[in-house]
Parts: sequence; structure tokens; C-alpha cells
Amino acid sequence: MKHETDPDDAEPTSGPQTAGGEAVLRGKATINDVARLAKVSKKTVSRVINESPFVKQKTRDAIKAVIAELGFTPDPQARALARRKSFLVGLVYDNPSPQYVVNIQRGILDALEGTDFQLVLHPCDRSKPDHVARIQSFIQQHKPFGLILPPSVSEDEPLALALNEADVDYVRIASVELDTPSRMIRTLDGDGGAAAGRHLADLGHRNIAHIHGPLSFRSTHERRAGFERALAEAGLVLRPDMAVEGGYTFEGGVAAAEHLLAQPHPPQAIFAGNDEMATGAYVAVRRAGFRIPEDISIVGFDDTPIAGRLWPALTTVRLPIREMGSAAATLLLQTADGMTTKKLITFSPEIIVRGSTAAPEGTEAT
Amino acid sequence: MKHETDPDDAEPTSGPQTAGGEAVLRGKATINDVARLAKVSKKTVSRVINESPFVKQKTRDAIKAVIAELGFTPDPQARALARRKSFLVGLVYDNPSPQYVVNIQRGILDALEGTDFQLVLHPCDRSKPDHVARIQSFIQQHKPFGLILPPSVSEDEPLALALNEADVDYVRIASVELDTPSRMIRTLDGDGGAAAGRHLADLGHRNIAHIHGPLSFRSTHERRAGFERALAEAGLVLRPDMAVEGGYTFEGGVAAAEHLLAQPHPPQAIFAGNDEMATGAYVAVRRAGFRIPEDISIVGFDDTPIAGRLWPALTTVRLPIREMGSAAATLLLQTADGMTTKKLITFSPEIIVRGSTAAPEGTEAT
DNA sequence: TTCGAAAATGTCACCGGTGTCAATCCTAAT
DNA sequence: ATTAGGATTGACACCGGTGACATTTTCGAA
Repeated sequence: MKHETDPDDAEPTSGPQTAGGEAVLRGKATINDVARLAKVSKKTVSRVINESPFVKQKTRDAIKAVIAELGFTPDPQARALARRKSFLVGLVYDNPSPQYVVNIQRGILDALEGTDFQLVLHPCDRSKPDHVARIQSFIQQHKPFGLILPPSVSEDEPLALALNEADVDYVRIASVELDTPSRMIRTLDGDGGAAAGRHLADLGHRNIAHIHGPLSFRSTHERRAGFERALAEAGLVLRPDMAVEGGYTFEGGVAAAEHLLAQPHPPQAIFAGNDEMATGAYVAVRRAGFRIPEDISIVGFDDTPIAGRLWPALTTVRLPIREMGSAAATLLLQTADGMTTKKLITFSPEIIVRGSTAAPEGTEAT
Repeated sequence: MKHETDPDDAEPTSGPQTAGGEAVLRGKATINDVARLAKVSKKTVSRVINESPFVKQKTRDAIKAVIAELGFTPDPQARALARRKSFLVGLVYDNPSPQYVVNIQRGILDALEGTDFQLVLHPCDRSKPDHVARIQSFIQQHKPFGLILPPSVSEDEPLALALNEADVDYVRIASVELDTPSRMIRTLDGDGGAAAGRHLADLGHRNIAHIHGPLSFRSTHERRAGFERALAEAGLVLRPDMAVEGGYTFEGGVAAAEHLLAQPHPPQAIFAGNDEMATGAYVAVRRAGFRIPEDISIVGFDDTPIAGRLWPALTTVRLPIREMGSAAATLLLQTADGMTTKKLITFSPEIIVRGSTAAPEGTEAT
């Protein structure tokens, strides 16, 4: 005697006790309850849940009504087991800037809201030799529906290769086309760098320095290349001794700026590859006794929250990070709908002029 | 004829094809593979996986050897289905300070590293009337192993009540004992506020203002109470017009500080309830043309990364947020080990004196 | 009216574990 | 040598869905 195969199963017999008659949300209804009440097989219910087109409209409506009445929601674990695919979206990151990560998270969460998917965090350390293996084992165990890879993880080609082998979808967020093809969110970092360069050149600066990120980040090169291009268009060049690495970190920014200021001809303006380093530059510049922007102009990149919190507020190149995260998640979920339409979404940076840049003293802007 | 009950099942017969003889990591071994090779029932393997004490040492060793050889890891989804409990730890938050959240995340991830658990993010909006229901439905669907509730979600008593009904474990991070009993991480925010007050009083400030958080946060009251206590010990009082709310946000901090500076007797020092608001105070103070710390001293609370990035660096009350997150996760996982030892872990804040505070002009510190 | 292919629905095993309870194995006590 | 009772281990159903494939409807064409 399993379930009662009684004749009167037309009544909402068993299942959660229906006291008066109102729908019951207690104890969680299962697909079996729905099937019984709708008098169809659980497979058909399953079809309705999964939006299969092979269900007669009338049947579908009836089942949906029962689902609504019971407040039924399919069990993610059971589905995951049967499908060999969970409802988790993994964010795999290794990024020195916490602000960047939070915003990506927010964007992803925006897109995931209302879906069956959940965001799981999976930080990694690319400097460890086994980082790819760790991610592989994460995938093998948890079978995430997909992964989102922001920089610099997105630029990890060995990882991409491994991911292609493994059975996961993923969307990468990066500033360039990458070797391994995949769906991606692309940012035109070069344009951003160019905008920064143009802005400073337009203000009349001639002696401009650049603090860039780690050479292992593609964005480092993109931003610098765009920047140099703009300088060139203004008839300027980035002197080798005016380009210093700052590791995309605050501390790196401080050190790099100190180095620049110690030069025989300190720069009038500094373009930092991200806001963190720009913030570091603020500190170094102040420590050295210079004023911002009167003595030295500073431009950042990313427009993370700190940019607006500094004094004076930081002129920076805005990247719509949250929107990018959201777009990445949306792209990833498209597969779920079956329609794999877009494969690449491009975002353009935009310069946000605030208080940290001005024409050099005794000069007028162009 | 289910499994082959053949005589020669001593050989590693089926399972993943053992080509030469080396262990196979492909295609993920299951508990059945392990059971077959170890010549025991899958239930016994299950016992070993779950550290059941009722397995003979010899059997256990043999099974462990097979597990190692096969590189077997149990499937979280299958376990979750059978146990009606997933391996997810949910972080439910609604906190205006992103820095706080990131650090909690980091701490949790530190503790979860190496365990079978994954961290899923579950932001919520306490101002929405259905926020408790949403969390309930999240729990019902995903059956998280446990939740971690930082402020201000931790102070949500209706939520706590609902959680007690539901079948979830949770650890709260808060600054006071709460009505509903539960395991928790507690911070002595009062002591922190007192440290800030003492520091400013010791420097010789007499006219001290306070920008506090939303009244709906317990920490707001704790911090203020401690602060006032310290002032009282120094023979000072916090005048009502010198206490303004700043919503724990940057913008709120700016507005609150502007309000304070517009008073007939602007304060010589400001204690902000968190670093975000302190950062806002920096901006307002500068806009008004005052210097920090020469004209006005500022103290923050939390010691989030921005504190060290400001110029001058912010004197603040440090809360070991990351460690707290880690402790919360550890507390949560204790249940997993069966031994529910500690129920409360207390962290004490500590004042970090940096460049934003100094004796008022023309005065010497005590 | 009849027939065949497409449309709709159902059957049944299985995903990879765990819970319950029965069966078997030991070991010390009789 | 027996035997009771705890220590181990196994059998089997089940968690709540999905996949592959079989079966039944449905409906236009012959």
C-alpha cells in the first residue's frame, strides 16, 4: 500500500490537510500531489513546469491552476539530481578591487531575482598552481548551471580550455576579444583610456603620467593603449619613466605615485588605471605637499563608489559594472530559455569629470 | 538481476572502464562504484562518508582507500535530496555599507573553504512588507543548511521568529543580546563608542558632535550610549543639537555634517557612527573650508578599507568584520559536527588612531 | 468511414544518496 | 560450548524530480 489508489481520488484527499478549503502552503507540496489533484501523470506536470510546448493548452491550464492552489514549487535539489545540473550560478573571481566585485555581484543578483537560480561565490587565487583544478572540482561536484568570470579570471585561457572540456556554460567579462570563443561581456577599455587621455590633454596638460595595473591583466594594456593613442592625437607621448605599475591596488598606487613624484620633472597629471590606484595617488600627492587639482590632476578608472567619496571627487572613467554583471547573468540564463541569441554585449566607458582634474596653473584649458 | 551477483565480482569489473589499472577520475565515481569495489553495501559507504562511529576500523580503512583511489566525492544534490537539507549557507543581508558586506563574505568564505558548503547570497529589503515571506520561501525551496544574519537583518525579530518555525539554523551578528535566543556573534559596540568618546575627550575636545545611524539599528544606540558614557566620564555632555542622524550612508554623512557645521557653535570634533558617514563628514568639512584635523577632528567606526584610503587617514574604531564572518560560519557548522559547544562569541572593538584626530588648535592633549 | 502521422500523455527506470529496520557478526558471560 | 546483547552491516524503499521510449489521442487526408 503506497499511496491510496482509492476510487475517490477526485477529492483533494490526502496531501497536506485541507482544513477549510483555502490553499495550503505548509509542508511543501510535491509534483506527485499536483499530479494526483490534476489527475495527470507527474511527467505531464513536469512538462508544464519546464514549459514544454507539447502539452495541450487545456491540460496546461488545469495543471497550472492546481500548482497555484497548492503553492507548489519544484525542488531544486531533486531537479538538479535528475538533470545532472544544479540551479547555481557561480561567480568565480580573483580581483584586487573589492568594489568591482560587489558591483558585479549586485548586477548578477539583479538579473537572478525572480528566477530559480542562486548566486554562489567562488573566489580563487590564480597564483596558486592548482586553481584550475579547484574550479574543476567545484564544477564536478556542484554542477553549476553556469559561471560568470570577471577579469582577471576571464582572461585565464587555461581555465577557459578546461571549462570547455567540462560541462558548464560560462560568460566572461573582459576588455578584449579572447582566444577561446565564448559568450562574453566586453568593455571598450581602450576607449576609456583614450577618453582619459583626451580629457587631460584638452585641459592643457603636457607632462602626463600613467599608473597602470598588472601586466597580466588585459585591461592594463587596453587602457594604456587607448590612453597613449589619445596623447598621440594631441601630439604628446607617454615617456617611459612616466609609466609605472601599481598592481591595481591602493598600496601600489601610493608607491607608484611616490615614484613619479620623485622624478626630476614630476607630472602635472596622472591617469591611474583604476580608482584604487588613483586613491593611492591622492595620498602620495598630498603627502608630498601638492594640491589636487591645482598642482596635479588625477584621473581614475571604474567609477567605483570611492571615486565620489574622495575630496575632491575623482574624475574617472565610468564602467557600468553593475549593469555588466546583470547582462552577464542574463546572457547566461538565455540558454535556459533555449534561445541562445546574443553572444556578445559591449559596454562603452564614459568619462565622468569631477573635481580632481583642472587645467594646469597659469594655463587655460583648450 | 540488479547488480551482478556473479562469483568473480572481486575484480573491478564494471564501473568506469579501468583501462590499464590506474584509478579513474573521469565521469565522477558514485557511491555505488565505491561500494562495489570495497565489497560492502552502499549504506556502509554512506556511513563512512558521514563519519558514523558504527563502522569497524578495518572496514572504514578499506572503504577510505577505495574512495581515495576513485577520487570519489559525494554528490551534494543527491545528499540534499535525501536529507532534505542542502549544503548551502545563506548570507541574508540588508546593509547600507557594501564594505561591511564584502568583509563578512570574505570571513564566511574563509571558514567555508575546504568544507562541502557553499555560500549563496541572499540580499533582502527590510522595508518591503513581504521580506520575511521571501526569505521563508527561499528556505523552503533551497533548504539551506543555515543562515548568517549580519545587522540589521540580525535585529529583525519577526524574521527570527519565522526562522525558528522554519527548519533552519542561523547565526546572528549583532551588537546586543537579542530577544529571541540563538547562536550569535556579538560585538561590544558600546565599548567602541566609549573608546571614541574617550579618545576625543582626552585630546582636549569639549564641543563634540555625533552623527549616528538609523534608529532602527541596535548598533546606533549602542555606539551612541557608549560614546555618551565616555563623555560623561570626562565631564562632558552630548548636546541634543550636536547629535544628528546620517543613515549609515555617505550622503547621509555629508548632510548631517553640513547641518552640524551650520550651527552657531560648530563642533570641534565629530564622531560618526560608521566610516561611510565619516567619509561624508570629510567632504562636508572640506566644502565648508575647514581642515582635518586642525580645525575639526573626525572619528569613524568599523575600519572598513576606505578608512585607510582617505587623507588624512581616518581614526576609527575597528571591528574585526572578516573574523566575525568567519566565526559566524564556524559557529554555524558546529552543528554539522554534532557538537554544539559555544553559542556566543564576543568581539571587542579597538580604536585605531590615525591622522584625522588631533588636539584642538592652541591646546595640548591630556 | 478509415488510416496514418503528429500531438499528447503515460510508464518506468534512474539520478546518487539517506533513513528505517532487519540480519549477521562478535565478544564476554554463563 | 552456549548464548545474550551490543556492534556491524545490509536490504530496500524513498527523496522529488527527469529522460527515454511506449502508448493513446486527435485530426486531416484518402
